[in-house]
Amino acid sequence: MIFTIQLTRKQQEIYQFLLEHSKSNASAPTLDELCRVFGTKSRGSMHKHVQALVECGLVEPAHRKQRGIRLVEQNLESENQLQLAGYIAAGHPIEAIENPETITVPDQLSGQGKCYVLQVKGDSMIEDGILDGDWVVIEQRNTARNGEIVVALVDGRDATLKHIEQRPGEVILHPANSSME
Amino acid sequence: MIFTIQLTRKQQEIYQFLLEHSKSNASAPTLDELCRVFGTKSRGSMHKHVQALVECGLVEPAHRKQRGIRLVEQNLESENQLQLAGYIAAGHPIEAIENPETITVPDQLSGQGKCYVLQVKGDSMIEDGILDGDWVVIEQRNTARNGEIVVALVDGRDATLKHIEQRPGEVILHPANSSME
DNA sequence: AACACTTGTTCTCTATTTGTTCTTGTTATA
DNA sequence: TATAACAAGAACAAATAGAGAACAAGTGTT
Repeated sequence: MIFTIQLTRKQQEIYQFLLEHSKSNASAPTLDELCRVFGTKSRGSMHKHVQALVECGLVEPAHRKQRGIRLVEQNLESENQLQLAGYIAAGHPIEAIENPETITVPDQLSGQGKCYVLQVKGDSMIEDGILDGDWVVIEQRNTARNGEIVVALVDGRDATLKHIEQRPGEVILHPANSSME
Repeated sequence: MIFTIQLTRKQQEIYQFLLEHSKSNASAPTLDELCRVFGTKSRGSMHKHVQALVECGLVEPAHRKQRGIRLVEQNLESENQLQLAGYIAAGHPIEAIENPETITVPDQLSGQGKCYVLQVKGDSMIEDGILDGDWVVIEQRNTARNGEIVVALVDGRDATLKHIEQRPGEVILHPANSSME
């Protein structure tokens, strides 16, 4: 875990506990419950620690609301951690992964827009150096230049990596045998 | 690791420990904890050692902050920030780069030992999906299994990526025309 | 609505831990 | 002998943690 702002040891412990707690429990713990867990007798002291987490942006401020200790949604993807979104194979729809892992990719590979990672199944792009099992970084864009490799969705279902060739009025995908708009 | 400033033995030991510690622990150790680890009884003595590391730029100065022994950025690179060490092309020596950049690679790609990154020039390995301009992650090892791709140094100078085939008494590199011990 | 109860908030006061700066002494080495 | 590395410990300052009181706001019960 990477803390941009430095937490004290106690604050880290509490934050860790909150992370674990949120997985198994629906509602957040009260300050008294936190005190019981950590063996502290003073509610005020515990409040000060939680408040520090709020100021670090790790916990949402819960004004007066009871059981209001809510964790902030972390998007670690912001740097260059990309989601391994699924598998792509020639002629098959993109197969999404139930529990997306994240993969750290070189800075040089993350493009301007939103990126995600697909794992290639099959050897349909072997002549371009894309082998079975390779990870491909996909950048979400609305336009493509001729010769670029794009994720081609045929009938919105079947997906492959194709070279794109745009001519006036039509789009040709190589080495595929179909066209799309 | 290259120390521009000479560290004493004790300082190196402490630095090594800090490196290991940072991998497994979220927060830095206190001076007292360091004392316990190294069997020292005086906090002041330990402080002087850590201070020496700060002056070498290996540890960030942590003014008064408790648990403030934070390693300097370069240590984070040891995880999966690899050095882009140079270029490799069939039949040419490895071309080292004057100012090595670092590249963040997926965790899955960093092996056990020391790894570094070379950029491929030429198409000599195109049949294995390694194209011109590709980055290859090299793991430094003493042994290789048959079929693995290794960096082959011929006469200690020319370097290429080859498949290795080990037979009793000799080593055959494909698709090269040379052998090495 | 009235009430008791829980929970979050704010405050002051105190204790403990930790980093820092000293001085002093010991040991090894050139 | 002179120097450097290292250790020990005292003394201090700041950071951190805890206790407890008092209050305010929510929650539930009757």
